[in-house]
Amino acid sequence: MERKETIFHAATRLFADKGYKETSMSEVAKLTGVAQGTIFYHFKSKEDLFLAILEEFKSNVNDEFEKWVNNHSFSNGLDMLESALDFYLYLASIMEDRFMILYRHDAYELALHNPIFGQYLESIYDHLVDIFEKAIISGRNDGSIADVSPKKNAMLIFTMVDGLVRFNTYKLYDAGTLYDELVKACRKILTQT
Amino acid sequence: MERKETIFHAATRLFADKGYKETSMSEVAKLTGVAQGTIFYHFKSKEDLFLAILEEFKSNVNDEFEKWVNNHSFSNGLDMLESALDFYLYLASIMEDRFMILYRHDAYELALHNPIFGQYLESIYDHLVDIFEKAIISGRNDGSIADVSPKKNAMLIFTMVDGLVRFNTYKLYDAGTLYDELVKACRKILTQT
DNA sequence: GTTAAAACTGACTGATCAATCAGTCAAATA
DNA sequence: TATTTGACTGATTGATCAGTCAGTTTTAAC
Repeated sequence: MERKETIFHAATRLFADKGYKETSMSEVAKLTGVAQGTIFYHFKSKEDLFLAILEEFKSNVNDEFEKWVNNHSFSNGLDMLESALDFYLYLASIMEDRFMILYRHDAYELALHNPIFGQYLESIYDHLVDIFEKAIISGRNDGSIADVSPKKNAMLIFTMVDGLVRFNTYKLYDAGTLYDELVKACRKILTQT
Repeated sequence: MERKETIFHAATRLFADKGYKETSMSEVAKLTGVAQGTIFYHFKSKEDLFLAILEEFKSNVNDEFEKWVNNHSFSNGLDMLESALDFYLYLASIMEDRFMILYRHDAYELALHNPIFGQYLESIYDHLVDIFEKAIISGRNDGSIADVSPKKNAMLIFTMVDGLVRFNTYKLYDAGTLYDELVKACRKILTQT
């Protein structure tokens, strides 16, 4: 692995675990096994390093979403929605550190001064909510989902599955046992008018 | 207002707006209009000041919950749950700054070294989820709510209303129009088996 | 083998921070 | 009036931080 890549991963881990402000560049250097100066050779500033991490996250969410749509077929919209719930949990598990960064306020803070952070954040959230919205629209068309607002219900479902991921991340509750109840709840919400 | 109280409120505002780490004690002093040293006369450290804020928040949630239970009567459990949704949104609006502090990671970070932070956080969250659980149990007894798991569904409903508050706080979506859909969703979830 | 560019180093700088402390001051008490 | 006490001040301290830079090492091209 390239030095730059190693620095990138070490920083991702530390920003996720400790937060942006709480992580010093010397810690990143120490964890990577390089001198402090090396980091600034590859990334022009601490903020630049963070931006690179967020950009890669955005791209990964994009790519994974494409892969999911292309490699799955659904019998109907309701089926697609249940698959989307799985997909969300899968995403959150393979990108656990990036999701933790999303749950922290660091990126929002930086977005106030650097609008590119805002753009990336918006893009990530739009994609995540979109997954459910597309499934609901599809379900309304094929009749597997009742006449409900796609956008609003997508957001409600997003808040539930996202909350479940948070419970899991913060180890506040066994999210596994909550999952079945979540699926049931979604079915109830979407099959009644 | 006492000096100590003024410092307390200035710090609450700053910790909510900028975050704990990002707020310097000299900023708190400046906003309050006192010398830096005065803060350390009243609070032995920055952490101690934050702890005081979180403790007061915990007590306020406690008190407000008591007031709500004592001053309201409900025709049945489902009615109580809908009132609980209102109550949650009311709490989040009158304690907007404290909720923002809850959404930040600062307190969780400090909880790793100082378990009292953990205790306060747990107490706050327990109370917030409890509101919904109590309503569901009551509804199951009076028949207005179907045979569903009180704890799990309380947590799902908590994630939804909490997500709605977050949308509102971060101004990502007009939470007002989402509220009606949330109430409908809760009714669907709780009245079917 | 020579040369040039790219990668890397770590001591250093200036800024910022939480916390300290010797001392001021006004109000309360004797 | 004299003394004590509690509230307050702000210059200072030592630690930590992001970022710099002059110099070294490695790699690649010829």
